[in-house]
Amino acid sequence: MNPTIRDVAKRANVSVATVSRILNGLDGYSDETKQRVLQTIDEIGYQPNAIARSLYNKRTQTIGVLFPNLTNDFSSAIISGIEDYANDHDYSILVCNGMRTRRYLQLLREKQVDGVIFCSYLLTEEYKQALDAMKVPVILVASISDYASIPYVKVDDKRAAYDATAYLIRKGHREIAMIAGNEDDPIAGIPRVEGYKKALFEHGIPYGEEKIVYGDFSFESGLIAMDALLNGGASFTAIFAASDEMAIGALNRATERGMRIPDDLSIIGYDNLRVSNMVVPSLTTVNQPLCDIGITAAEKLIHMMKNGRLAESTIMEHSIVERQTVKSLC
Amino acid sequence: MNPTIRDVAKRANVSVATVSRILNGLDGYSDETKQRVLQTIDEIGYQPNAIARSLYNKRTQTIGVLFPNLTNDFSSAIISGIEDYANDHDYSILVCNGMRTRRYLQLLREKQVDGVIFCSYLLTEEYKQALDAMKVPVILVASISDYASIPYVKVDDKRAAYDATAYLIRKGHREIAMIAGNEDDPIAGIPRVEGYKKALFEHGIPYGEEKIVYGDFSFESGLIAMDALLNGGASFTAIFAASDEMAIGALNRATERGMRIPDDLSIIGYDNLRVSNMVVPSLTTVNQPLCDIGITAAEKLIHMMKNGRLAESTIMEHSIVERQTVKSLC
DNA sequence: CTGAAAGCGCTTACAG
DNA sequence: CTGAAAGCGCTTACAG
Repeated sequence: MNPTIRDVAKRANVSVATVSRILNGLDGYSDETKQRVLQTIDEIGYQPNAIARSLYNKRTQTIGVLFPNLTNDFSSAIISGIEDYANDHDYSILVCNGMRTRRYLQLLREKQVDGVIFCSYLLTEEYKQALDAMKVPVILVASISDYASIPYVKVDDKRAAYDATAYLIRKGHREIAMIAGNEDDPIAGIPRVEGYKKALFEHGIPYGEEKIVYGDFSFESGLIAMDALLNGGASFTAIFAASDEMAIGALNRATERGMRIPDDLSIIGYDNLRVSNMVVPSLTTVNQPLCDIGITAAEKLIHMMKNGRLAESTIMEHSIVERQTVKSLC
Repeated sequence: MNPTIRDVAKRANVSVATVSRILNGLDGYSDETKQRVLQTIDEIGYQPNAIARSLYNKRTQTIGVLFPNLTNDFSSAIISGIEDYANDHDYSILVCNGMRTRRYLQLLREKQVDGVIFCSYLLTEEYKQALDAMKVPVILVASISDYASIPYVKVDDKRAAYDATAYLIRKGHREIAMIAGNEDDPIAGIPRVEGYKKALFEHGIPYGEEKIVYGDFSFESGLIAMDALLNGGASFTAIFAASDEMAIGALNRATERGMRIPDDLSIIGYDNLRVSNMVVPSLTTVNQPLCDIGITAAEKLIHMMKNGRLAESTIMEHSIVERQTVKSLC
């Protein structure tokens, strides 16, 4: 058995209350007692049991973090930001990966996490209720909700898409296709299409339905989307893809089909994943500050846990990262 | 306050012992009592408190997982394998990311995790002692140790490097350079160099020191290594890189310097990260079954936690994934 | 079939 | 400055 606070108390000839006070930096003991207790702790290698402490305190210093999919740069950059900030502030993170959301929510409740970060999920009514029942603060990352009680941290998708499209226009392109995400995705699907359309409109460029193709953000869907675009007969000199993975899929397929990037076709992506800098030619894209998004989410959550007050949502700054896949036509 | 087992007991007119028995599927109650209790639980929305349970049981159903760096495909594929298996077997994972190892180990001990998975770390004497003090099973992933008490799950690095080099030889290459990992890394550095040398030796190809350059497994170091190789004046028709990231770095720099891959130079990588399939041309590489490695590690650990017996180490199968960066000279 | 009680390892009023 | 005691929310012998 690992030694407990009682073992320390006995050996040092004090009460457990005194040991506890010393451990927690409260006062109520002589310096001599303190020294003796500290030495005893060292001698028997005592470590406090956080489970027992949590039971009394009703705080576990643990944050539950949910991702639909961890195996991509996007998620891992965010999670590493969260973990970093949390750890610096004495919280650990319980990671949940995958679509067993209902089950996870119950698990997090049973394990008494102090707060929850929900990443890239659409918050359904059911989840909202489960979260309410837990009575702990929640933050949404890369997602939004209609509930005022749940702040979010994300980039302005519509504006970022607008800026990406406007960037292509500024480079002299007027025939611009788009590889969009899921058509019904209210977070990263629809708003990016809206931003694209708005940029075209404001620059007096007619929008053509044949210039837009939908994927699911994945590399594979970028491959397929590129084929669809090329076979569809639309004419375009540039593509805005709603994710780097799709942009790189498009890059691959276009290259396979004999096109030269950016000479024959310009491509701009979205996310600025590490891989966007590893492909040849390196991908021009929209940067999302993923690590910062994670940090900000953790910061907000911890703030809410500490004062019990609601935090504000935050829109993080995006930016265009110019690399080699966009050719200037001017 | 969330309702407790006492609230259920009172409302259902039974003792907490009975509620507990029903909750845990033990026997000792009439069917009628059971129905009444279950209904009460439902009515007041009772959820058991896992912290209280853990305090008594001395089991938290939690596994600590440590990574030096989470923000890469390698780590995230492994962690997702671990999480998947663990969750299926009623364990959650507490994720630690970064080099604050000592601090993490103490944290995991205080939080009473039931087991630890240590990924891509060299197990120092200090960590070993901390782990011993925790008295819980430990598994090493993508690493080894001299301690019989700590089983590992990994690929045979030397053999995999041998096979990669032999593959190039089989394709007719005789002048083969290597971009190695850290020169002093006993896990992924030295053994891969040994495998490379062994393959050359067994095929009667003289080894030349000028043909080997050391990086640190990162993309950036691959860039630099390629320059070093090209400027060093060694002659070679193929490169074996000890990581996909370095291979892709080499691919980038070679392309920048006007070489055509694989026509002017063949490259084989190591890891089979998702990105290896996204670059153009797609990278021929050594596959490590990362997700399976994670699953196997979790399986072994849970097994050890359940029976208290030591598990055996496992060498996972690697394989060569043929894509487009190696040209046959035969 | 059921309950009272002790105990898991802490923390915090309360009393002295 | 210090300790005895109650309590956090469970589980499990033990007794009936």
